[in-house]
Amino acid sequence: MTIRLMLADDHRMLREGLSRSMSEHGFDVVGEARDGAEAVSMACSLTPDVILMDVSMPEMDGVEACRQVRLSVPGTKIVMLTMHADQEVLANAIRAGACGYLVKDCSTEEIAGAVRMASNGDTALSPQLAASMLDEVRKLDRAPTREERVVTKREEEVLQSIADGCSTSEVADQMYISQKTVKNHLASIYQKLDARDRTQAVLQAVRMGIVSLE
Amino acid sequence: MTIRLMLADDHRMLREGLSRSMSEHGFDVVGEARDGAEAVSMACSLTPDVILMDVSMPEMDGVEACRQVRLSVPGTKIVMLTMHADQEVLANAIRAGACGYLVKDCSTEEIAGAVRMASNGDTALSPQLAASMLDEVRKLDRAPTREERVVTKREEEVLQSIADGCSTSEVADQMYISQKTVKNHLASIYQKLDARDRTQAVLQAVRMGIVSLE
DNA sequence: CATGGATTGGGTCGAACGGTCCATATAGCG
DNA sequence: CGCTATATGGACCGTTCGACCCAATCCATG
Repeated sequence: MTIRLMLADDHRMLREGLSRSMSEHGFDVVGEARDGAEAVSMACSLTPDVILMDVSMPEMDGVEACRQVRLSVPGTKIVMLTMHADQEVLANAIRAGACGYLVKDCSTEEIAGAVRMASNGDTALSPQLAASMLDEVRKLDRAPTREERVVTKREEEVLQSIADGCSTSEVADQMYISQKTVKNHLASIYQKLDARDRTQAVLQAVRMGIVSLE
Repeated sequence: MTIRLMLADDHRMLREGLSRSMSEHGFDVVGEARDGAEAVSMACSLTPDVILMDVSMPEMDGVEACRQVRLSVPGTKIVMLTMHADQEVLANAIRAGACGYLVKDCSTEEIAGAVRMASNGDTALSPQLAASMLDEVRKLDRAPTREERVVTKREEEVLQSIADGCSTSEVADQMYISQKTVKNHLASIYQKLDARDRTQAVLQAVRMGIVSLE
């Protein structure tokens, strides 16, 4: 059974080129939309299997159009097309329910593969975007790697206990020290983390990866 | 210039099959290691451009071997091979410095492409793993996506203000309400979030994605 | 129209918090 | 041998916090 494909892009040349090459790849191109709003209404009446949707379009951008189509025609899978490998846009497209994300300079074979995968419920990503996502993962990992111990071991224990829900007296009991010592540690922490109360101190500690959120 | 490729896998059949098909794709297969430890020492002496490394190997697993090779031979790029699309292993491989991650049932063309990309410093991901990563993104997004508003809009504002470092009176000034109302909102929040003070409430709110950490 | 939630506000009171003084002891470092 | 950081503790005090009462308004839902 041939896959019923719909295109949504504001560039006529790109639409025609895509239409031709996708037809050659065995897809049934059932419709072409010129902007996001048209894409949504056309998707409702045509109920294609897959839509190839440009991110940037007049009237309504591709991400919002994707969201609306997903609500109106849940069975239709959407593969987003974009000019640049933008991590932020990618994340938004995923939130909007996109089943694939390709940069426009990829080959027609890649596009065809992504459409087939989308129709199977799988997800396809351009290598450029995969790399972009990996960079994000790496960045997120870099931060907590630093061994610059800003707070002492004992202060860290106090912070973690408070983050775990202990009051001053409970921290004291748990660490076998007096409440005063806990307060002293806290006062030291406030200076070091530029916090004025335990709430800010714990939040800052979480941001810095000093304590964990359970 | 041909790319000098090294293989590391504990299955002879897979090594020989890979070696043959990679040679046919124009790579120069300079070495084959049977376990992680051998891979590290062999990488040091051969300094290949790219290593195709299995994740699961005796002596030393591929992720650890990857880490060590990256330390000893920084110029060598590593593409990981795995049987299953495991998000956790993927994350560890990225941390270890892998430049690609493929599941073993992908085509030799894909492997060849990944090796070429790795040698260029790019990153390649199996579609299955891209999908796995996207699932993670979606999962992370799902939580805050729910419209089960546990705290009211106003309560959320109070929480965010406190997370931003405001005291009760500052929140009151900022929201143009009395301190008492702020306290009332907080009391309501404590019940809903099962917290006994603002520290716990804000932490819980962060966990639930209700407030952001700046 | 009644019910209930959301938002606003008040008062009281004991407990907790944060800051300021202070002291002691034990390391580690030049 | 001092100097500094860390860890421990005490006393005091003003501020803040959270719990427990209360009530008025608005608004949506039934």
